[in-house]
Amino acid sequence: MPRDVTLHAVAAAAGVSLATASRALAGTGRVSPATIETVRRAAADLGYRVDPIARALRAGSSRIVGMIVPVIGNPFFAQLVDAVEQRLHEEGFELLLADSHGELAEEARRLAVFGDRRVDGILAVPADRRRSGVALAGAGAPVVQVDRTSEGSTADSVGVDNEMGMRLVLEHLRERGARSIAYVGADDVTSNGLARSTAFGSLVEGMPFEASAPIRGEFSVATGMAAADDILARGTLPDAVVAASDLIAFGLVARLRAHGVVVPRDVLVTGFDGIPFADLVSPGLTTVAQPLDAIAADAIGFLMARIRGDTSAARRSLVAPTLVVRESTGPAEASR
Amino acid sequence: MPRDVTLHAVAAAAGVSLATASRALAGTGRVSPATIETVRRAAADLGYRVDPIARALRAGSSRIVGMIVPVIGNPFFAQLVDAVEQRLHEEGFELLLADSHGELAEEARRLAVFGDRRVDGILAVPADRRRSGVALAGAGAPVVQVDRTSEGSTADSVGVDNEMGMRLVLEHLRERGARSIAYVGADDVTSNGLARSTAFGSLVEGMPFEASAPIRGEFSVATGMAAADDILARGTLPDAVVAASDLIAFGLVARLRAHGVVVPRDVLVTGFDGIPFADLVSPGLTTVAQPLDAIAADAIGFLMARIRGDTSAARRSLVAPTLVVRESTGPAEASR
DNA sequence: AAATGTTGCGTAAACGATTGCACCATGACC
DNA sequence: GGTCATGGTGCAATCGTTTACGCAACATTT
Repeated sequence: MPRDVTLHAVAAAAGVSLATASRALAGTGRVSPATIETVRRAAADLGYRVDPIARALRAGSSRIVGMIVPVIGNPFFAQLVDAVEQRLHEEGFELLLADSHGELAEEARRLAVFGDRRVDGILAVPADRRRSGVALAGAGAPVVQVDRTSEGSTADSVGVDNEMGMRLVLEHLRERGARSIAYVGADDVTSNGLARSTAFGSLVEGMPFEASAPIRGEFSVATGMAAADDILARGTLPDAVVAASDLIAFGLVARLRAHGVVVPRDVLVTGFDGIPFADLVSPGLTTVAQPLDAIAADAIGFLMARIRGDTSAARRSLVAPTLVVRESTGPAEASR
Repeated sequence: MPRDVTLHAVAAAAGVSLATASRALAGTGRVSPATIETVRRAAADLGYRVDPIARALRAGSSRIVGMIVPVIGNPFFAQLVDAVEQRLHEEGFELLLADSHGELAEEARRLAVFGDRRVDGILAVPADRRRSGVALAGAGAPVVQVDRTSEGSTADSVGVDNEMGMRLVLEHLRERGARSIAYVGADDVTSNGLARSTAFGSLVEGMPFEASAPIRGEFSVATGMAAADDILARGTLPDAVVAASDLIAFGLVARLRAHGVVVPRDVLVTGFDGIPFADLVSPGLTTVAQPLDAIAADAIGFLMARIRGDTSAARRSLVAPTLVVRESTGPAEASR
């Protein structure tokens, strides 16, 4: 079905050539103000809308940004996509969304499609800390890594300051009087899994804590549940358990409760991410809140700069998180 | 930047014309098996990938499906998008995601862009029960309404059987011995807000319940909280509160707890939707679980049929939900 | 006053595919 | 043996833009 009102029609109505009409609307090249006005009016009268497909074919730019996340069903990524979509739309871009399900092959395939589709830019949450780089580079469009990074990649990246987050958590737990601490995190496949674990490990060194062997799994509820079983099997409970994500903490708390262990009375628990549910569960979860709006803003900012042709060295934005204190680390009111 | 390997290159390598190469790869028209094989091999050798943009411009089909949801940050829609994305990808389509933020104007604008982009189909969660229809029709591509419907629209639709869901809830509450019931739902702006309220209203008629005036707001945690205040202000608590969504129920339970009211000891609470967190909160939420995979499958099925040219009368799929019983309607183990 | 530069606009060639039409064989049929 | 359907292929138009290039008209310089 051919389009009804094309640039051709506008040009005819305005009494100018196709080229002039194009230039008038795009604001490129030399066109007299009077002509611009005439063309603009003709376009408005006819209800002309530029065909993004034809434009993309000719100009090589689609005004689409592709985003790939490990799993959109995870509320953290859903929130992230929400923040990104909004800003992207303000910039006049559409969002092509892909889900890698955490698999490298799928990730590579989806990124290749982004390339085929000539997306102008890509926002990627790399599935694998070490092996996502090649795929990222291969897509052709500028890439910004969000939330996680891939070591091989030279692309810009935006993420939370994991060490600062861990520091906030540990200082808070120290104030609350915790002595023995257990850590439940994710494996080293993702950059955040690694970074949070190492941050915990090195910070805890210089503090008056007694840390038991870390438990590692995935950023999931299931990992939290399994960790709870593990901790219960040890016989004695630690004073506090530090989880590397809110989902882990949820699983942890739920399973502990199922075994009669009450948080925070018997053990303190902290999360990481600050997803909206953290304040709905009981007890409310003390957690490191990520400023998703700031992360989205930085990511879009970086990407837009690259799209505009910026070829300077790779940038990295480490966004500062905040600690949100709730009941899971002590009585709601009683701040010591 | 011109593409490296085009159909032109493939044709040259295979020693055939552009037209034959196109037909051989697309499988359209008459091409000898031998030629097809030659072209296929040449394409594979060169690593040829069809340019979706050029194809879209010429053929009018983009192999993109647009989806518009009220807010992707809502975990219910995030789960829905997750299910849809997966199936869509299996069918060889990409997903263009838009967020209407529940606003009609935004919805219309985004749908218009879908039209411009020549998406092959649209999955829409209408923002407004009565006024989303026009925008839906205007986009040009076939539309399937998911989760909610718009009365004016003649498009296919897929959604949960709200009446059945309410029936499951009410029968369960009757078995649990509840006599007085309060309902907290959403306003009539969305089809689900209306349908669940009317289903509750008419079902409760024929059952031995004493229902107080329904409370109506949005499908949000905030509405649940406000409703809790409202109910508490009435002086006497009902035996049970039926919420029209899990988010409402979460807000309800959290606020009740803040005022010292314990669920289920003091009052039973049920939700609707079956989002993943319903079993993580304490008490676990008894809720009507929507089979999102089935909903996604039906929606994609309908849409693919339309894309293939099916022009039969509008279809409607009412998917049967299931009741998931948890602690919020009684002691975990003790089934009466 | 000739040479030069600037401004405003049109012509036409891309971008990379799909597809209607024409064409040439080949075999079947009367 | 001529006509005709049919299978296989190529030519060229087309989708709706953007943009390199050319050209006329006018302004500016020496």
